[in-house]
Amino acid sequence: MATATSSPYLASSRILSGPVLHSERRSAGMQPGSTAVTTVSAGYRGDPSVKMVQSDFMQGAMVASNGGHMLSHAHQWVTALPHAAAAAAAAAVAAVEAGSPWPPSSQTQEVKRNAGRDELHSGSALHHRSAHLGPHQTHAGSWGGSSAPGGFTVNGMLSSHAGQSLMHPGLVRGQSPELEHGGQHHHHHHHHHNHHTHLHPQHHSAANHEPHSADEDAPTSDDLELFAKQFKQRRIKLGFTQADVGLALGTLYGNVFSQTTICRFEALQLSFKNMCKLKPLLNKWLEEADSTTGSPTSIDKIAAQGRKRKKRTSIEVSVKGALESHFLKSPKPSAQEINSLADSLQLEKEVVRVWFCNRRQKEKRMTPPGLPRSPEDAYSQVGSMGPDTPSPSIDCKRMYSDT
DNA sequence: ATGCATGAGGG
DNA sequence: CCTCATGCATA
Repeated sequence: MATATSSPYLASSRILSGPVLHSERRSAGMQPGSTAVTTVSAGYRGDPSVKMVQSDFMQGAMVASNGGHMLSHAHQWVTALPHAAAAAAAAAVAAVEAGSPWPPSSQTQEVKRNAGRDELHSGSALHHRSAHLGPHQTHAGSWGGSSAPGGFTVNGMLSSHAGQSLMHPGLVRGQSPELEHGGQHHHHHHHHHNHHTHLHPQHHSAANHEPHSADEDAPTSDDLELFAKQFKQRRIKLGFTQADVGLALGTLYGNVFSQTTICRFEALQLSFKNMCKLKPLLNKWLEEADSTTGSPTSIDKIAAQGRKRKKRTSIEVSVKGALESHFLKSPKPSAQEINSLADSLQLEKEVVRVWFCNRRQKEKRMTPPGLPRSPEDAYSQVGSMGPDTPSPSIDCKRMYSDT
């Protein structure tokens, strides 16, 4: 819809009856059976008042708007039912963005990589970016920074038995939480680097600048890769799903994460910087997780309330191909370029723009998609490792609780 | 596991 | 408008 292309999605409360019948000309929108299909669904977006609390819920819970499919008609912005939103929101009065008890040391660090093989992108023919992550936004805004006074940061969870209830890493899954503490490393060439799930709660770290293991200060890509791998393994062995972890993180600190993020972390599909940010949190969860082996608790999930969200437009493969090739030519097309492209592809300009944004982001991830992982590194690393030589544990169990 | 989307934050 | 961190909705 040309009209809506640039206009903010009208905050039309209910559009169920579809009284909004603007002349829906212009192909921009969607033409029945055209390039982009629009899947109907109900969406939700954080409440404007409470930005921090994004409760996530399990996948599989979706609402079918109305019985029929309104494929050919216009509205793609589904408005969720505004009801009972208060509860969750109220609880989490968003203590601003605070709530990050990580080592306050140099978390604001610049994202510099060490030499060596910092960038681990495959030598794919198409990739050739240099290892660097510009000194982008030094944004201290996000959610880091403030101190998190222990025990008060929680955003609306754990309301029930909050008395003395210790924090629990997650839900108890119907599983036998076997504790295997065998080291699990099977990695390729590597130097020494001790990683560990060290358990010191607070640690000292202020102006301290010890070149110790890259753990809290400046993890190397290798560290991250290794950690992610181990993390996933333990998580699975403990019987937690990615969603569980994300949720648990919310109870442990004040940051809830979705399954998506955990998944991406494990797959190293986040930016280097982002990986660094998340690692401490996940690391802590791990500690909690296996220390609390058998914690009988369950966390409640907060219900999500909804606003409006544009429905996901699915782009045809052929169209994707076209976009892809344009991307190769010019990763950052100008507005004009986007316009014409959008026009020729019969897509909304916004969709095209976003596509490029996402495409660029993808390019910046740590691991290029398609990098062979799991099946390899089956060498017995000996000798080269020093004091902390991890034991070679070859475990390749294929037991997924979530996939 | 991923594709498309939203938003904050910085120009 | 872009980048970045994140996530709903999906395949």
